[in-house]
Amino acid sequence: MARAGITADRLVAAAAELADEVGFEQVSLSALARRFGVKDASLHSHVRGLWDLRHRLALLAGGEMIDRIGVAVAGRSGRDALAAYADAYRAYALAHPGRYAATQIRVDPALVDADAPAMRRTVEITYGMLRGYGLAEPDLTDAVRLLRATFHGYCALEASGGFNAPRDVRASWDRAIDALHIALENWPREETDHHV
Amino acid sequence: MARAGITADRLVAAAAELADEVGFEQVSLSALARRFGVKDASLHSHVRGLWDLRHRLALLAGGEMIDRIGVAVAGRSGRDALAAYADAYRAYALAHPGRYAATQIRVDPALVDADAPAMRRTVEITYGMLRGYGLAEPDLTDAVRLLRATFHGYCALEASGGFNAPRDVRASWDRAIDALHIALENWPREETDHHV
DNA sequence: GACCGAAACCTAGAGCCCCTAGGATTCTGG
DNA sequence: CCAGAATCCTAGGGGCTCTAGGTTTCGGTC
Repeated sequence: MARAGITADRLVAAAAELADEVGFEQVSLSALARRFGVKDASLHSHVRGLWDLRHRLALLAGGEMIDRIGVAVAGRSGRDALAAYADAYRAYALAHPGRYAATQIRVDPALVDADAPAMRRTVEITYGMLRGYGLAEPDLTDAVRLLRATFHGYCALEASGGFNAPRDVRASWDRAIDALHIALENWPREETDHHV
Repeated sequence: MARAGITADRLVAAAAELADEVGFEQVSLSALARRFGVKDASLHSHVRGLWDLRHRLALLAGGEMIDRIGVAVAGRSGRDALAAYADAYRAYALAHPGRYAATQIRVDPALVDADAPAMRRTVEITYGMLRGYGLAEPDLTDAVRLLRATFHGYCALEASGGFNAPRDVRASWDRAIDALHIALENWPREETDHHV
């Protein structure tokens, strides 16, 4: 009987395609095995289980995503860099919804260290993008968290059909970037002490 | 044999508790049936299936959440209203992670109309909270989207352990609210036409 | 108080999923 | 060419959702 020639990498690649087609949650070892013309039990020799597969998929997608963002941001600074970062982020999330969802899973820190480069590049590129605004810690961390939250929230809501109003989402997105740029330029100084 | 006295409402209430304990994705009809000392097939007479249960849970949680936000926002305006809204939002998401996750599922618009009050109150309260900033459409919609995205993104990332830096999340959150307030007060006017 | 219809709950069973254990086949390197 | 390792298989346990159809219990009515 001819062999299917399955590799962990080919498995993850197929999982990525499947995730973009039917959604991250719907990716199953059974469906994957079916796609390879193989019994589902056979996959357990390449991958430790569904969790392992999802974890690998998260690393793949995270790497792909930060690569594109890195390219988009390269050579830009200030508002241009922010807009390029944001647009690349959203473009990836919309083009690869399943992969993007994979990047959001909670990931074991111990395993991350093993394949850390993508993670490290992500923080490097993100903090680098903010360089022009002249922020120092802890404001830098606060700003990064604000940006991550806004970008992720926007893409998550858009992907799940949360924006019903008849207003073009792309236009709203551009205004959100403008608003964030303004917030970064006028970053709140410590003196203002509201919120009990 | 004594009866368990199951109602659709009691079922949803139990599902809410279970969701907060083990996570929204882990809520199963089987587990629920076990909790009521009943066979899982019996639940299908009260609820149309897992999807129906999740849908009802989403409506319950959405109602609870907007109630608390409404109370927090009442009698406040401007920055105070924004901070109260944001804090009530995050407090609910952190106190009831499973319920909060339920509010994020894609929900059939046809069914929403049937139980629309919570949904309508949500937009009323949200738009009302922004009244002080003097925005008009489409900027209002853009601002609402920005706020929703940031709030949701923040809570989602925090809940999934996405904030690793040794910086107090609550402090970052306060700065994010400050930043949003600044962005709303200096809302970008149409003339600025960046982003290709 | 007995009855009757409507709930509430049950068993049985199909279908899908994940995963383990151990057997058979195919590749591959010495 | 021939081990040994890698690949794929069958067998089977356990969990989940959901349908179909049977019993039992409850509440109201005569």
